[in-house]
Amino acid sequence: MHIDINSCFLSVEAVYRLQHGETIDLREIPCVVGGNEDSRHGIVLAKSQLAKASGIQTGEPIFKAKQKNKDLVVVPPRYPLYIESSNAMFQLLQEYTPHIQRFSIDENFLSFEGMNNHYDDYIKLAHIIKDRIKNELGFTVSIGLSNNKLLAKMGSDIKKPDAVTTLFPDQIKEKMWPLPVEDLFMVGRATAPKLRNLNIFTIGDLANHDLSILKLKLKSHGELIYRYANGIENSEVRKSNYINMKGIGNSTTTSRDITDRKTAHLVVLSLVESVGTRLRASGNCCRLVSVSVRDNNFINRSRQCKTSSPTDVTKTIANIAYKLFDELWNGEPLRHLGIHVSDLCTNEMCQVSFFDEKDKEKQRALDQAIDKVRNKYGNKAVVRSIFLHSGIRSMTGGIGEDDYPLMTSIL
DNA sequence: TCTGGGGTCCTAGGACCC
DNA sequence: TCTGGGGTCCTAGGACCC
Repeated sequence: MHIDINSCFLSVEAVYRLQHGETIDLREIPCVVGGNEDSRHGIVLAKSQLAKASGIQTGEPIFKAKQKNKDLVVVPPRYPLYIESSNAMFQLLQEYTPHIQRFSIDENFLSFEGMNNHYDDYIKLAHIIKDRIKNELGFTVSIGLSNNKLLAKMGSDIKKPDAVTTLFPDQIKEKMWPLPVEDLFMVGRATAPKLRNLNIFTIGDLANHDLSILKLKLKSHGELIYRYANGIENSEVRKSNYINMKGIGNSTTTSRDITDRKTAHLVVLSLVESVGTRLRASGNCCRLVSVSVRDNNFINRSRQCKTSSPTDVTKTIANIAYKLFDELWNGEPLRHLGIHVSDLCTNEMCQVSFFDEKDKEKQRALDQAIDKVRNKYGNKAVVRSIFLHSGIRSMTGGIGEDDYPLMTSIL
């Protein structure tokens, strides 16, 4: 089963407001949840059906959405609230199977492999789950059923909102092949035009195309989407956890362009504080640090380097990040900065290098002590003095008090 | 008042090894 | 009348997902 909350942020926002005395249901007016335009975060994060009917799309700038519908209501996001709802749904789902993969804040895969003694009618079960979520949590979901994750996911997309849809292999031809090819998972805005050039317009066209031509034009991605179009996919429903996490990153669009090195370094440090804290919380060290920038012409550039030995020390990561930033920046005004650490390994045993800072263990102890205090009293309980009166937050990144539930973009 | 932030994976080119 | 062919590792950039 693939379970997807319909217009997650907007639905949760609507339910919360109704519960707190508001009389208007945001789901029944043209409405979007959108970021703050003054701080240059002004994009559509979720939309109501009536907003969708005006042609408004997720990810587009708020000002464009307003042009499409003069009566559009824009409400700001409250991420901690959406995470709470996501957790509440996850808790409910756990009553039905232990095999759940949280795929994103609003999507879950449920496996019932080996549980046929418990359930005899899975369509009935899907309806029970769907109705319980609606009654107990207040928002609607769409559920797709099949014998692999790809088909279940494609199935949940076919009918929305508040629906259960099966998409078994013998239903592919009738239910999936007529759909436009860009509806297929992993066919995005770069792949769709390439497929149109090959006269591929529907998922069925793709499924029946010559595989060797697809491989020639689209490399391994061509083979992947060919298999998906034919419903071939066999990945496991796997619990998300820190062990198979590949990297940790935080990035931010600043409310005004950055034009001086000092401010840039402060933002870098603020991002490293978040990344470092999350890295240590995950029980990992990293061996690769990368810095990315976006200039005011929206050109992205990045620079990365290996660390001399695995590290989870904020100060060490920050020093590497400063160096990378200085090599990367040629003085153009910047609107966006990002820090990413990867090539992770467990921090239980750390290979020591001759070239490590001699106070590495002291630094690690310091970080752990600060983490503990921040955990108990909040992130602002310990702040580097360099941030005081700087106008820059001491920790940047993340979307709320808690971490996002782990998610991934691959099946 | 123009354009977010969290991820994973793939590819191409170059350095370096024997 | 010029410079191979295996391999691995590193780096930068881009595709895709929600």
